[in-house]
Amino acid sequence: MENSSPSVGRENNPQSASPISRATAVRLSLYLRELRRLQREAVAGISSQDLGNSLGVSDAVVRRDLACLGQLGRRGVGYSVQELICNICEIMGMARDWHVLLVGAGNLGTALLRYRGFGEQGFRVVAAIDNDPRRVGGKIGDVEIFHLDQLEETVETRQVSLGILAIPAEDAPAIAQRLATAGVSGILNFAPITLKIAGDICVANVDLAAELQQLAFSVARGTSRR
Amino acid sequence: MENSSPSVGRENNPQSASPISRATAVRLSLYLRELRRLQREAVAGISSQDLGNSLGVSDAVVRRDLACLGQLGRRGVGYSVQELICNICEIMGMARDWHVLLVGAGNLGTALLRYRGFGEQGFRVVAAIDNDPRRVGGKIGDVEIFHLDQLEETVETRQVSLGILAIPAEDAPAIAQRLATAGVSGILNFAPITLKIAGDICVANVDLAAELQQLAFSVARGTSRR
DNA sequence: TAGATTGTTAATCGATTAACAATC
DNA sequence: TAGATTGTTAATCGATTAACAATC
Repeated sequence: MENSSPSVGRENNPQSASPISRATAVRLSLYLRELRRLQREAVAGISSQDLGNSLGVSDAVVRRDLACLGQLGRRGVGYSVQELICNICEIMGMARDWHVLLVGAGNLGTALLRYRGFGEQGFRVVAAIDNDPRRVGGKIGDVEIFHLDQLEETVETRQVSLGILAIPAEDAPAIAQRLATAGVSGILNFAPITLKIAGDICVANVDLAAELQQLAFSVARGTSRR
Repeated sequence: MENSSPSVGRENNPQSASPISRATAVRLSLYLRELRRLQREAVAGISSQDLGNSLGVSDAVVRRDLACLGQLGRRGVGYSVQELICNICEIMGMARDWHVLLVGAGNLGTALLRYRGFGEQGFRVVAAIDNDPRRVGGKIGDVEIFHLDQLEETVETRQVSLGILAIPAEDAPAIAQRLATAGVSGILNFAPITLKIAGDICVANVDLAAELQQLAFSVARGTSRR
């Protein structure tokens, strides 16, 4: 997949100036969240300083990050909220329609299925998978639950490109591999284990216990905030 | 709180060599998770290379990180799993007893209450808070649910030092401030909003939609892994 | 001893900060 | 014009990598 298509039209897009670092990408999500809030409040424009202040980021960093999207700001004026939203969405791949499969409809999985945030960001959870016969065949919200045996089939028929893993750590490696083999290109992993998957696939990890541990460490050190 | 006690006995502890960066602290959580797994499998010792390999971290980084804890390794041999676990727990503040209050017993809150991981890391969820009268007075697992009005009282009587916020974004700022004022020293925030709290308090944010967005970005960019 | 592995250094890489000319 | 704010540079800071002497 790495260099499959000879030239993936970067040259058609003159405004994407510099490549986007991970640190910048993380902040772009933050900006987007705040910009949407501003839009709901009918705010039309904002300066790098104001945007930074509301998120605990310096104005210089905001400008640098936004410069990655092209020359969107107007000197002496600031940025258009609407225009920033469009451009961040575009660059973050939100223009695409992402079909998501949830694997594991236990406590956490159920909570994630009911979580509104994914849909608001444009992700569509198209199905869930579980191995408990009492859950299979049922629905949570309007998402159907299929049996683990139907994983590959579901990925295929529902054109799933992202998987969410909300299953025990011991089951995670095998299921992750099955998702990858079935053609899923990214996994959001809630199982507390480092996945090693053969093939070309992205993994993002969310370890809830580790997050709480980091918080405790900050408190113990008296670091405050972060 | 910053410089309250004149000298907080760093000098009594000759082995803590260098200060611990955030990047290192995050990895220490990872090491701890893996080391506990090794311990369950009765593995007594491990080299920086093997530990790094299992987590996707280079051996040099592992050695550097572990050197922050003191001289724990033996040249030509490696590290003692048991000894590393003890030292990481100590430095991460896990020796302490952390009392945690969950605010918001909705979908996500309930899932977090039932999540085993926190307890396994030594955190004790001592109570939950909600404003829905149908939930108040009930229990989830063996954790009692109190009314929002009893927040301050609960923090006091149960000696809560960490709060978990699983409530809508619009309610989060006010509740976070109440937690801080009541004496909580850290907040794990699941609400998609940047908290600004008066007083000395640590905040760690987990934005589930943003995590999925980062994953989509990686996929869109063809970055693979991370 | 010979092989393995640590602890630590110097070199590299990347990200942030401060500053300011350009310009609305 | 004068005031505000961007886009971008150079300087600083911090983290990672590569290498290797020390030593088990």
